[in-house]
Amino acid sequence: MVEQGGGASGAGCMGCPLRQRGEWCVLNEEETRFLSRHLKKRRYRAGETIFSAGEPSHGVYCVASGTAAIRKGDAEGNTVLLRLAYPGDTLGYRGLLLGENRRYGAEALGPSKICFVDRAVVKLLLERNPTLGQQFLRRIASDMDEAHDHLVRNATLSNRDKFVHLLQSLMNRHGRTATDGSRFMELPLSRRDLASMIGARHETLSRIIGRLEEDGIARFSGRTVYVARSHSLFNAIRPPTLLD
Amino acid sequence: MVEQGGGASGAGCMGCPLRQRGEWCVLNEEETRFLSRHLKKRRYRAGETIFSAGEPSHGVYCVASGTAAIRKGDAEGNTVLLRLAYPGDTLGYRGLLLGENRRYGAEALGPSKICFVDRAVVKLLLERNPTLGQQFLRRIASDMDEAHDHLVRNATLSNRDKFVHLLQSLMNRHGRTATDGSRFMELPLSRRDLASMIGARHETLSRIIGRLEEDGIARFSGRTVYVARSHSLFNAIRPPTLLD
DNA sequence: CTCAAAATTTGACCATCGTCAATTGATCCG
DNA sequence: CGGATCAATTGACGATGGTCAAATTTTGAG
Repeated sequence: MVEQGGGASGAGCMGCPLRQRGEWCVLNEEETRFLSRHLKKRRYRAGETIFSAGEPSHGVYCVASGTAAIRKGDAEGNTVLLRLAYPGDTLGYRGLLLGENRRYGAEALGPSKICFVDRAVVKLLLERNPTLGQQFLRRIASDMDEAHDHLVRNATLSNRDKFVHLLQSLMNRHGRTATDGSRFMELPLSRRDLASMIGARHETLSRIIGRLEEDGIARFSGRTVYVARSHSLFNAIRPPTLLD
Repeated sequence: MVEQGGGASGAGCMGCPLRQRGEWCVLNEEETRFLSRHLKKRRYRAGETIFSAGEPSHGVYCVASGTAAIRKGDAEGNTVLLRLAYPGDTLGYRGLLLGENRRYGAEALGPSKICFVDRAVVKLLLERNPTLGQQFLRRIASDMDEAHDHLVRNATLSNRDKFVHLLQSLMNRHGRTATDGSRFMELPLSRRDLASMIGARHETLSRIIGRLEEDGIARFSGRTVYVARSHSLFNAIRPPTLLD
């Protein structure tokens, strides 16, 4: 199951999306080869756990293909889906930096390939190439921004508007354009998970979806979502008390 | 208004709380002197703005004394108080790292002394002492954890429980113990700001406060809060549907 | 393909929250 | 001191969201 470096493409990290998008893009050819030799690439099936909250952090994970979900729970056993990770994203750097156990879990949402980089390898590369550290800094800083935006949205928007916003960002990632110019996508998440992302119960989300269909904002069929025009999702954020 | 290094204590950064608590604690004596010479210390009055969203990031700010509030708004003009900063905390590193304009504003909540460190100075120190970079990494990672915990709480708790949690953390910072063992504190925030921290309207917060008083959880008088025992706040998180 | 388990939807009902509006209380200048 | 302004509280009411329960659909194992 575990491949050493090579990967299915046969070119190791050289052909990996991480090479372009992730923080590793600052590595030179030699360093990339080193990374290539020492990472462990592994296939995950849908729903498979990548790592779990509470366990020690031995390294970081990089999404090569597929989608991963970051889950975090509180003391009462409630669980929340914090965010999704896509190819090029690096997971689990926090535990590594702080030397703490993982505070959240990650799982593959669909068939995915994910690389594991041992902390020793990260450390070596960080020493050889200080730019890598800067990349990580930038990455975390940008994650912070995202988290803060998330906090503000959660504090100010209604569940409906939060869901519309979630649909927008999912559409950006997963959306395709049909021949008639309308947009559609295959949702990577169950309703329960969608609900947990906006901090609502799944029953509430069902009703929100119903209302969106009534209002002609979007059409839902299983995990497929259709939107008339991508704009209509934007407009949907302020639909009430506009026409009276 | 602006002092160079020396500061009121006359010992520069040597006697500054940042020396113990902040990320700057890894600097040696020479580096600290350098920092001391090149930072600008400034007094702020209650309510004064430290920096505002949208303006360019020229450096970082360090709280030497007092309390600062981090405010962030969304497109609709809603404003949220994200968190408070205390002596030893460093503000505004994100804009610096990403080279972006400030995404949030900071203001002094009471009379405060806050030091400004120009980006050039930070850069120099980072080059001289790589440990400083690691400190910043740890700091951001820890801020991320806090933000994620915040997100989970907001998604799972009721406004009442969020407020109780907020009171707990404020009590940890601002609380004093009376002779009879009870705890009390002077709230550093207006009701409006307290409400914005839990994502509720101030009218709702008024009613939550009323309920907490009815239930004997806490007593509010202006900005002073009394709690019977510090435990009772903890117990308050799950008060309903326990006795029936 | 079939059946059981899980996910989703729907209904009924109640608690909470937001909004509007009016009142009271506090603060700040002049 | 007085008046103006802002903060905080309270009431009324409608909208939203949570809970419990049942019905329906989808999914997955065999």
